[in-house]
Amino acid sequence: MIVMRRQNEFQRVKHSGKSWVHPLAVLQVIKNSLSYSRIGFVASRHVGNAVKRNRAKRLMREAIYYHDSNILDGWDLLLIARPTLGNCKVDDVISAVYYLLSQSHLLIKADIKNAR
RNA sequence: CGAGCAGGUUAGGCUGUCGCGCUUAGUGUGAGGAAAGUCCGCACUCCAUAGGGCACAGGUAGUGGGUAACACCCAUCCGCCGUGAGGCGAGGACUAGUAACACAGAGACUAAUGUCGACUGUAGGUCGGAGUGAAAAGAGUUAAACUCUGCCUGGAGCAAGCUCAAGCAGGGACGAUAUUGAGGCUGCCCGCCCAGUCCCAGGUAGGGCGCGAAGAUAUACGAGGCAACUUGUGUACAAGAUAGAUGACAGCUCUUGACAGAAUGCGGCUUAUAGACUUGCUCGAUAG
RNA sequence: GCGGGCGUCGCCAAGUGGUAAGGCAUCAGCCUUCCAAGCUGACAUUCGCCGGUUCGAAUCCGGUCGCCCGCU
Repeated sequence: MIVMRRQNEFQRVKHSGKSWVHPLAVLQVIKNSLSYSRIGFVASRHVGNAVKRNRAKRLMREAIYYHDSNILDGWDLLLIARPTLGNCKVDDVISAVYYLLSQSHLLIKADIKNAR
């Protein structure tokens, strides 16, 4: 899973991607023309100060790496933190990311029972 | 013992597994006292500038010292607050000029002659008081009012700046006796244009440098100084990312962990901050 | 990382040292059979917060909090 770095890649997903919502985070997705998927993490100032924003990004990165091998290729993902995410445990974030991925049908083999 | 004043220290630790940045590749190293706010002062870089002074504009303000510099620090005088230890203070000049002085008050700065008393002796003339008010005729009060005086200051900021450089467009040379282009104006020659070949600078996307081991560094001892600080000797000091690295889980332990995350680097100030530990001093009570 | 601006009633806002205008909204009354419109009245203990200067501060000065804009 490659991390997105360019401003225009973020703008593309943000502007024209489809989105799914969870109390802890928002997932936006759009198809790219590549043979692999890319991920970007966003933690705006609404999440909190710099410590909380860094922590939110770390937790989301941890959760995405946990599901890495189970995500379809050829998509650009944008994971946006919401203010409550800064106070959560990593297990909560993993299950939240799993819920979002299953809702957007990006999982190779879905297991709906574990969602939420 | 109680209440308080002024400081200082610490900022969880250890083990295992997984994971991340840098890397000299070794199982080396890897956020703070404020990394924050960006309020001051520098270094550094580019732009401007022959040199100097004045003016304008901005800053600053007891006095003396420290410092690379400062609005910071130290000492000290004065004023105010506190029983006190202590705390706070933009604290130069209204004998240069201008302006303002609400309400109250007779009168607020080219003043008025209202009131009480005294003197003079009939001019509201002189002196003193009461009352109003922050201030009452006095060289009035106010400069965190304009201003004056002394001192300081060119502007912008690492998104500074330097450098490499796709693509697109541009400039120069060649473009022939000739098949390489049987290109166009044009049927032929010249000329021009285009294609093509070679070269050129500027420079977008993007990359690299700037950017880190060592310097106005920290600390121990000696010397100088009331002190801030200076100086000599010894010792210590390896974050360097660029969607931006320090985390997750488990266990043990203590004092149960707050505020909070480096982004060119330093010196200050200000603000946020859990739980502790500790030094000096003051006031009160009690006991000797 | 850097530069600039703004906070006044529920909303829009005027006020640049001396009693905090005005409009919309709200409430009460009048008018009307009732509603709307109209008329009259009410509506700022703290001018984001803390401190300083001053006799006196929304206003001047310093600090702080929040919001907005600009520069890759």
